[in-house]
Amino acid sequence: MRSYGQYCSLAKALDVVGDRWTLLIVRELLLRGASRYTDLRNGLPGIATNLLADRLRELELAGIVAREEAPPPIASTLFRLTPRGEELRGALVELGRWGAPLMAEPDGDEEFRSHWLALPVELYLTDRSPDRPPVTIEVQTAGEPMVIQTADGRARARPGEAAHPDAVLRGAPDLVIGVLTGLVELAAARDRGAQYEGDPGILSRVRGEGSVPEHGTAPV
Amino acid sequence: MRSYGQYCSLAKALDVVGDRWTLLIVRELLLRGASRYTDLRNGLPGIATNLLADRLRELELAGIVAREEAPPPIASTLFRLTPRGEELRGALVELGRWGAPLMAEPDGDEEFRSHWLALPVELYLTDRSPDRPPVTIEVQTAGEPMVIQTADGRARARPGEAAHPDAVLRGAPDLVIGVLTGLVELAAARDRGAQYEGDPGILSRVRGEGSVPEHGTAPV
DNA sequence: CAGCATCCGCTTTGATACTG
DNA sequence: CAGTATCAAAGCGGATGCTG
Repeated sequence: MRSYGQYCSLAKALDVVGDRWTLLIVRELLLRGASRYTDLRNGLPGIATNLLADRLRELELAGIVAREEAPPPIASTLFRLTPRGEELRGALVELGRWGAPLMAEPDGDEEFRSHWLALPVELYLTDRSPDRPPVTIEVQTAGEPMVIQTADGRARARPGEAAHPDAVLRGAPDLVIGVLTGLVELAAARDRGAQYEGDPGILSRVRGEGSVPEHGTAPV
Repeated sequence: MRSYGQYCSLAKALDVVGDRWTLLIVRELLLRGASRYTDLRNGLPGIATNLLADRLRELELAGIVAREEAPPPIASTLFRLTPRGEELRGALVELGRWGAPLMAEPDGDEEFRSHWLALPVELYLTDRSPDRPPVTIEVQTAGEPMVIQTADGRARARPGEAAHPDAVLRGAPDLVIGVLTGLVELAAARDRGAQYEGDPGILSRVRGEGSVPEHGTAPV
């Protein structure tokens, strides 16, 4: 990217990560950890492959991404964030928080990847009963399943299945997110095709107090 | 901007404010308040005038900027942030914080505007003695002077001169910022042409505890 | 002068095809 | 799997001109 040529920390940050697709690549690496090129491409629907290669090179040069040749059993190149790259988490989360109200606008033909759930989970879920035994919710909404787990008073999401989940939530992405954040009532989500198995108390335990601010028409 | 087409709050935020120059326009409106077109152009050295017009229209459409016809005595169009636009402050500050270490790299031919000082002031200054009477520092570093003032335990910057400042700081932008954030010692800054008049205690009163993280070579 | 719109050359991006 | 190569389309930068 062409530099703005301004002696201002915001302008200088944008000189480095302000290019199209760049922050979304960082999102992938933040949410999924070290990833292969193909996994990145899969998590970034719409990106042109040459663009991804270009950006990874630039990010490497900027000290944000490190390339790592995995040992023989894996035999693949891995891309991971450097500590400096991890420091982008705050900025990324704040931008995601600002964008959250836009999620209410339903746009049929948008892509979704289930690991993106980790961002709303970080933003809006918590553990209201940190002293009781931890709970696990399995979420099935697109492609691979995700597991939401409480630990240290926080809720975390990771890809995978749970052996004995305390609850299982199935449905379209907007419904799943709506139910988790509390924007959509469980009954309303059920009416629209979502399924929930388990004690509803599990759900209210992880729903945070601050709800997503509204913007335009909320989904129910 | 072309949409990323992803059902993700970060992607949707970037759909709206991810274009080149857009966040810098928001910076101007956040730091200076309602501004005329010409003032915006002046605070955004390097922008093409048609781009500024385009962006302002897009931001207006997105509900981030409002256009306001000022009454007769001023006779000019004013652009200001809507409440939704103000909500970008958090994301902008976090990005600015991430970019702060990049300020250490001296690049001779960068533009600077003194009102940009308000960002590092917000990021790194505080009032360590909120119970004592407030203090005022006048800063002269480029174009118009700025005033840093303590209030409510915080330090704020605004354009203008102070009638009876408790201290006056003069010098090149990187020295002024370095001195304020504590990255550059006063004596070192003086050696490099900066001037400070007043009780050095004033300075240590507003310098925050958390200093700017280093990155590469710090200035002195 | 403030607030744009137009034109033009250059750079960046997107889509697709191809390769070690 | 991890990219390059190619080419068309869109976006950007800079200059200039227009209008109240």
